[in-house]
Amino acid sequence: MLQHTEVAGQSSTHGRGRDPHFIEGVIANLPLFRGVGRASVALVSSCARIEHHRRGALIARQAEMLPGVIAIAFGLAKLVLPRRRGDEKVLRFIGPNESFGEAAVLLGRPCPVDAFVLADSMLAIIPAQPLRQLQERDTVFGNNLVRTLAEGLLGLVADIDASARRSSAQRLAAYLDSLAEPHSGSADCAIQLPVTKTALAARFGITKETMSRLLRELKDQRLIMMNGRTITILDRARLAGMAA
Amino acid sequence: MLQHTEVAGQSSTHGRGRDPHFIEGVIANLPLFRGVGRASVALVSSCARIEHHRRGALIARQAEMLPGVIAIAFGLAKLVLPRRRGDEKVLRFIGPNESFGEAAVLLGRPCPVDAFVLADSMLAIIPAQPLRQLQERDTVFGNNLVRTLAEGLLGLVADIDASARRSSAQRLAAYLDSLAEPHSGSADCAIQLPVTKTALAARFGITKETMSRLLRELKDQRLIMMNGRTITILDRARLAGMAA
DNA sequence: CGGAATGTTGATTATATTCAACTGTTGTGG
DNA sequence: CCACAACAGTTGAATATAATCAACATTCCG
Repeated sequence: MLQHTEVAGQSSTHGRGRDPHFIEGVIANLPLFRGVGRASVALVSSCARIEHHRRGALIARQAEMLPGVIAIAFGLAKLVLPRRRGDEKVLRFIGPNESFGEAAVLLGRPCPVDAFVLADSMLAIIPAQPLRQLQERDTVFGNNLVRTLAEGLLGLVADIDASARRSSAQRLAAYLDSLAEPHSGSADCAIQLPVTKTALAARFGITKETMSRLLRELKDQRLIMMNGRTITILDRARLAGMAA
Repeated sequence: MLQHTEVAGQSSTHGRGRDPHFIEGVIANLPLFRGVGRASVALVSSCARIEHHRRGALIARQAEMLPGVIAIAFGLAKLVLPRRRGDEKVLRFIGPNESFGEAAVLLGRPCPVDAFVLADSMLAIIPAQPLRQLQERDTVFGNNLVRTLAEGLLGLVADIDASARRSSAQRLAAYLDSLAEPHSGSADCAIQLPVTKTALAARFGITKETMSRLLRELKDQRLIMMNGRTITILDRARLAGMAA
């Protein structure tokens, strides 16, 4: 992991950080605000702020209060739970136009996870108060909020289901197959892992050593080829088959 | 496990099953409807129905559509995820005045879990349509819905955190300590497990054999005494200590 | 280039599952 | 009320799975 122990202060709000139009654009793009009127978006945006963070920065700490819902304009973040020893379990990766913290912020509860930025990123911080207002006044936003929370819940259950039902080898095979999804053909295809193998391992709830061994297993069986973060799927049918 | 493979049909709606006042009473007691006006409760209740189920009955099946949000008037149910082999992981127990299925019902998604009744129970089935209506028209209900979903989400994260952070022995110790919570004194106290040890094991994500061994360990260390489902805590401080 | 971060590999160990046999408990129908 | 069957719990031995420890190789950036 990258070296950080303190929550990073917001770096200088350079560029268009204070441009209200810019913040509105970021916020209007969030699924939470899909279909929400410009006036509502403007109201929320006027309370929000932009932060830039360097790769590795800690942007939220478990058990501390969040300053608001955090949305990613660009970059990449991970939500992690600390484990015994020094390592961690990744709950979710958060990419552009995604957000997190809705549940904790709306309930006024402390953040249940640590959040790190995996690449230089721009975030929008949306405080609780205008969100609570909108929730009551704007039906569309209320719907979006319910949908976001419900999807989060079903997503977590699906995760738990996957790890209860399938071995880590099977989950890895299923994941690689899902990355190949866009390539509709059954021909060999090269895919790029979106994050480091170590981070992926943490996402599957295993160690980087175990992940390394599982990948080697697939390589030895001629199911994949590996070159750094690029993986070539050689036998997609058999890979999907072992995901069972 | 009890022997059932089909979703149980509703048993005869005997007693006060069709009494509208009765259904309203059940529904008004749910956290989801706390503070919601009588008119709204009556509207939803008029679409709801009551079902009685015998111990062991399957009341919802994974991947099938739910007929609505399911609330327990009395009795006890468990939400489970099937695992490899025949056994299962318990996500949650649902007691009187609790409900489940909000996320799947509101999103129109299939039920993510199997649900069984652990004791003879009375359920209320609340279909999606009036819930969606209320969500948009009734601010209090909307708030309750958001709160319920958000709490469910944080609860799941807390669960995942617990199993990532602590060994099953530690979780068990913490759980026993939490059952003793009401008895404020540090004196020995006898507590009753709310469900079978097998079901508790599944709740902790371990097998009944492992649970049995963990409890024996605690017994051998003179931390507890055991008599069926009654457990006497002999050294609460040390028990809490090992929960770390 | 140099140093941090990332990834690999082998040996060992921890933790819990699986399998199997057995005992105890409970609820039900005869 | 008893006998029986289904369920619940216990225990031991063998096994599976992945974590941990330690050392090293590789890649990525500044």
